[in-house]
Amino acid sequence: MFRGRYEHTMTKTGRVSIPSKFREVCRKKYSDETFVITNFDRYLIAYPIREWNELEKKLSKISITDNKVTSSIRYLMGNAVDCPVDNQGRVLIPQSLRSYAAIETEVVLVGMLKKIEIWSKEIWEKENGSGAFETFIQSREVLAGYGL
Amino acid sequence: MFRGRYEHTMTKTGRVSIPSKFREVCRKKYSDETFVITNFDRYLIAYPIREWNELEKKLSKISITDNKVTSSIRYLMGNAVDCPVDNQGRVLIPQSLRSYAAIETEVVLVGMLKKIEIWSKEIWEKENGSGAFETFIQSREVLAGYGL
DNA sequence: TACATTATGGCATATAATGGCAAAAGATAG
DNA sequence: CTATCTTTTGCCATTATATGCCATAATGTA
Repeated sequence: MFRGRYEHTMTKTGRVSIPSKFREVCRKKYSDETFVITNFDRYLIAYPIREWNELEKKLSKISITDNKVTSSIRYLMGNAVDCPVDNQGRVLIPQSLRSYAAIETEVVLVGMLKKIEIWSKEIWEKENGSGAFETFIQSREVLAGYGL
Repeated sequence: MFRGRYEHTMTKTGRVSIPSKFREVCRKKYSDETFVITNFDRYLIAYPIREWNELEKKLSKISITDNKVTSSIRYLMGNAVDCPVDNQGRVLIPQSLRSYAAIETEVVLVGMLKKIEIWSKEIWEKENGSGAFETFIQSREVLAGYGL
């Protein structure tokens, strides 16, 4: 699973290096180095393509009669982009996703179990900077139930 | 499956470029680059012809005694047009479909699993613009059941 | 210290998107 | 039935973007 936090810089052309530990997970667990990246709250989420395909398989069975669900699928799918990893271990993050997550040059990559989060450093620091430890302490009881 | 969102512009003659990622799906999965396009809600839907054939097969099994269903099928089928992709990767969208979906020049193409949606940019922004994320969050419990 | 791997910048090339034009096909009016 | 107009189609040209590759700097490792 993905874990750890890395700070990388994006090139002018929008390419970001995937930390080698993450790529190692991809190779070993999924034997495929392609990600599907989509936007979330104020950051991006990158799934190994095989995890994403599982999700799609499930979604494709939902009837299209439910409008609310359809528009959620539209949101999810419409923002998802295939991002293969190149020979230097980088992905190109499309312009639309970059501007959505306000990513200019400095990027924070966070391993989150089955997925990776990609933040602009600025937003990361605002949301996870000083207060993060307090939040962690506060919700520790919840985690305790899971064996922590 | 089709995923991602692309904003393209239509030529004066009514041709729209199909995003190369979509064409790649067509080639790899269906080994055919023809779409069947028809009108749907306030936008158009485009199926790879092989998916469309599947759909027809299912529809043909529905009894014709139900008038309401028959007229829905008539609506869907009556407006369906074969749109082959040309050498530059474009399809010609017939005038009738263009005016139906209020498409003038700016077009939004959305990958939706087995089909593509084609929206006029204006309508897209009204219906899926700012509020989309909130709607998505609201129906997330539903999607959570699918492993998101 | 030497060597391997990782991150990243810079460039050249390939591909994508799309505008323009003209020939071909199809529709319409006289 | 033919002349004219409109729409469709093919093809070329241009621009922007994506991609591949090499070089170098930084980091980790034997």
